[in-house]
Amino acid sequence: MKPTAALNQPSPEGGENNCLNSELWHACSGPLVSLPCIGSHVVYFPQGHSEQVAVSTNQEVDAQIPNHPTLPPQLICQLHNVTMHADIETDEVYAQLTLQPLSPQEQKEVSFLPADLGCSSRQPTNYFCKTLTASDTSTHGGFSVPRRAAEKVFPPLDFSLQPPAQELIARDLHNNEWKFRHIFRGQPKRHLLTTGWSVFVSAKRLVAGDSVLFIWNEKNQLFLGIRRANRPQTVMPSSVLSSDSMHLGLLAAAAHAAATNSRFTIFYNPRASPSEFVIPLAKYVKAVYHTRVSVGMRFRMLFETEESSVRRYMGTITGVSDMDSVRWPNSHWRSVKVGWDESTAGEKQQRVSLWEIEPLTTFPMYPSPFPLRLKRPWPPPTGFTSFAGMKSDDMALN
Amino acid sequence: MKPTAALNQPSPEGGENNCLNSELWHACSGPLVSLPCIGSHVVYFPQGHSEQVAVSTNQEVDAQIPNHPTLPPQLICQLHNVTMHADIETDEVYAQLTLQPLSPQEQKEVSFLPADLGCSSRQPTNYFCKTLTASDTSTHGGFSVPRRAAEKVFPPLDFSLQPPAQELIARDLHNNEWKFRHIFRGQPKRHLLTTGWSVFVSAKRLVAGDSVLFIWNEKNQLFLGIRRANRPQTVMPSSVLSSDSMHLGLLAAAAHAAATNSRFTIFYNPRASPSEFVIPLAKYVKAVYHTRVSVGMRFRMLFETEESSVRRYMGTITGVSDMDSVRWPNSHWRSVKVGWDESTAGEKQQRVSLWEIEPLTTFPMYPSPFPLRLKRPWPPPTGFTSFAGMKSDDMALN
DNA sequence: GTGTCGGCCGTCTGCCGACAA
DNA sequence: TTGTCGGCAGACGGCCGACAC
Repeated sequence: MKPTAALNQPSPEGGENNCLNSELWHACSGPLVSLPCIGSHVVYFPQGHSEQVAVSTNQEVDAQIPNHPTLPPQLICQLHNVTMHADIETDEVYAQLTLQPLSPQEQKEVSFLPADLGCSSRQPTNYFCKTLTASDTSTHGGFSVPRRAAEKVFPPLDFSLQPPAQELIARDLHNNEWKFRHIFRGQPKRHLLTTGWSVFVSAKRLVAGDSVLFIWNEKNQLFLGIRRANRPQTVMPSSVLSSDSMHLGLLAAAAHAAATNSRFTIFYNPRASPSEFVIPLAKYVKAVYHTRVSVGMRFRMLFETEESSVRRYMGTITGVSDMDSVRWPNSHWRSVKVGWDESTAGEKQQRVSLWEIEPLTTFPMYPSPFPLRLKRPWPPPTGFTSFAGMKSDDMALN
Repeated sequence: MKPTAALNQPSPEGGENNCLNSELWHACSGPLVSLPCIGSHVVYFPQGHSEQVAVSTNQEVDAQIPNHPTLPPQLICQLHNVTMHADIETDEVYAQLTLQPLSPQEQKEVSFLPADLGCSSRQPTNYFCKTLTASDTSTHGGFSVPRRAAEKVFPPLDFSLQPPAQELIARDLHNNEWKFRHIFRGQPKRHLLTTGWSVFVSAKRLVAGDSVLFIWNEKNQLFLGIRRANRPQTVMPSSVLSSDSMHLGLLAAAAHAAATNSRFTIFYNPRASPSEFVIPLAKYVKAVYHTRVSVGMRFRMLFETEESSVRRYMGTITGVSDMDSVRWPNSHWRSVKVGWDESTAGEKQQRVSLWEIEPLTTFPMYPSPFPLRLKRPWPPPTGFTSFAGMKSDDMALN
């Protein structure tokens, strides 16, 4: 046990400072992922956190894990810090969030700024993302760059050269440099990355089906990132801590922080987590208190496509109920049971949360000069003390 | 989130059953590591478990982590199950232990069988372990087998062939087959592994300084394992759960199990953990209640050498006190402060536990027809309730 | 007894345009 | 427009004994 091997929590990458390229991080995490603003109010769901841990450890959540007696199904927190990171081994993007549960007094004084709905998570404009072919990853050749992509994001070639060629230098999430020979040749002419490409492929252990993306930012810097295909989870079950202990640990950390109004730290893995479990408070309030849903109602929901773009799937609400009425009664986490229109959507969640869906209503919910004050979608049973006793009638948008 | 990706806790390796080769596991874990017997009584130390988690996550234990109010510094448990495993990625050996804390009533009825001191952890006899040289791991050539090692553990060559050669098939901890061409050639003659060796080196990502070991068992089967050098921890800080949550989780799991007398699961990584934190009850009782230690006393302690053998280091006891008097008062974990004779021992622990050392006394402690009934090494303060209120005078060896 | 090297051959890497989808 | 292939040249992998420590 060498003392020098110890690292401090805030910077798991060690040598890397916190200036990790935000544009690149968001490009890698995908078009649907946004991070709440530092300083804003958010809602944290232990259930959702538990789901992420379950996926990451390849373990189902053991139904025998007791819930922490004092931990409500959601905590309203102030988001003190957000840092973006990438796994050293896999380049998987993740974020570290520092949360501080609000005291009951603070919850009453909370203000809902419209800006809290999310911020600064725009996808970069000058970028492209290509799914690698067998030829791209083979040792036999280089990388075939789609023509429009090359013209949009790579520096222009000097076509007086024969053949036109240049050296590209791109930096990844760890700020490592990668050099490629970019050449325009062949019959018909095409853009290719040759020398340097295979080193990159083997270093990142890319296989056909994985995606690579390039970004050309305003400062004329080139960045590149990777997005691995959803191949069957190779994430090993951790040999550090039992799955049960991990689930207990996240509950204990949140409960302790809530009891003492102190800060706690969580990791959010956008590519692995089934759903966001830290969402802006305003988004939660809008969805839970200002949206009327009922069985049979139609809705749509956004999903990411293979090509890193967005498409809507349609469905029908088939029920509204607790997902886990024993351990998490009165939780809004995945309280909506849904059916999907397309049969190919069979692998989609059968339960979603209110803030994930967009109900198709005949009357406009927003914008409205007066905040709508609707009842909770189903009647709260006695003893309902979540949301710190705040009743829906107390809620108002500033 | 595909349901098929879910695995059950007991077999993290998935396809691998629990018949993992015990001889090979122990050879890889080293000569000092022994696992308590299934069914026996053991003592579990949350502090030690926490140390292992700290090392595995490259994090110091945060002093602000609250201890669980009801969790004593050690739990007497029955060991219900032990399974040996190896990390899929790194081949690092680890064991999964299922523990059940004893009720106060059970603790009073506990019996101390001498056999509980440990069992069946003998090192294999027909084996060798070699630290890899630059030539061994270079792509330029094969593996040079020490002559005595080859003659002892490899099947004999047919020396009528010119040159004498054969194909060796060895299985690793995951039961994967590795084939090597074993040849006896050169001037002077030497044993070499050629074809197949470089595949193994690159697959296991071995570098110079790592060790490889071969075992020839009674059933004439050949096994091989690896032991990586203690290079600076490349174990990434987990992006799954914060270090704080992990420490809270292991405490919560143990506390919950103790409160309900139910089973809990822990992982023991012998190569990573600074010290064993699950030890046979008899070993604990002998060390804590039947050994007299005092400041100034000389002792010796076993350490593993680079060559996978054992050597003794000498030292002097410089103090006996709580390691963490705030969170873990009256714990025997690392209660002994020591100084080491050799200046090169500077990186050794400054604190050890009683059962790790062998005090040099002038009177024989064992064997003795009468159990010695000594006082605790330092007076227990008021409110000392660990070990379930069992006083030292209540202890006796059967 | 064994670690490293020069020599030598064979395989594979990797760049090229051809060709077709 | 771009995925895959055959052709080809050079780099590297990998087997050998020489030699030194």
